[in-house]
Amino acid sequence: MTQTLRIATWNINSLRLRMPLLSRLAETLNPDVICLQETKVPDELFPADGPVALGYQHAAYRGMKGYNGVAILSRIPLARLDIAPDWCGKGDCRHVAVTLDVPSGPVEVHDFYVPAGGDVPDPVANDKYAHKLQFVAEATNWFAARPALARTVLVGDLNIAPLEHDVWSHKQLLDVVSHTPPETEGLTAWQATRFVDAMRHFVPDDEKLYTWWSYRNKDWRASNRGRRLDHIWVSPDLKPALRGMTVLQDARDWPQGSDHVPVCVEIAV
DNA sequence: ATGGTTGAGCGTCAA
Repeated sequence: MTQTLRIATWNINSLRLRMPLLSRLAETLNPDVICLQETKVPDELFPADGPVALGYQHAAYRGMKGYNGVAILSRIPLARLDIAPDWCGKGDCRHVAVTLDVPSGPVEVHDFYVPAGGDVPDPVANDKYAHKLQFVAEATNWFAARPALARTVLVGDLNIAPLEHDVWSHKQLLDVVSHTPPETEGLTAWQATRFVDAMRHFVPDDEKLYTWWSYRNKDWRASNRGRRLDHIWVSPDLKPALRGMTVLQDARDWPQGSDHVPVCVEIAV
């Protein structure tokens, strides 16, 4: 009695502005669960009707005014899982977790929005970079301290491109926030606590793979200066259950699109 | 070294 569970993740860069694009994502990939980042909407203004009209009757979200914000929209009943700390003590709405009520048994889902980290890759000169490194370190320690995970999926905009071919030029980006050694080593250590990289399960490490292209490129497709900032990780028991993965690159050309594109994984659970 | 674009919301700040 297994089913194919489709879980998508997308930094939507304002949920209220891009509700029509959420509908397009639902039509195109037909995900059972959609994890969003940068919803930029306080909880009391969360536009719940939109997702419900698209068939996502269950939701868990944590938002604030102007910045950040995460949401998990689901066709499958869920229960909110409030076991994580307030990362870095900032109360800034960067993580929400749920347990999905899948018929074969519960599936745990974590949706993260890791701090972008500003421009200067120096934790002394740049508080945002220091916050980013601290956030990753806290998350690493927290997952490492948990018992071994089962049927768990971690997704989100982690704002770090860990591998050489997760960026358009490894050499040119070594000093650019998102690909500096302290970040890539930190993210690798976090992943190694409990997870398998589900995107790289399908695409070899030596092939370019991106999920984000800057708004500042005139022709993103021609220059193709992308980075893989968005990720899907699964607990090792789900690795044999991975059935497919899609990076919806075409979404970068959707009218008034986000600078990130959706990523979706299919898991037989 | 700089600039390039976008969103929130009305100042600029964050990305």
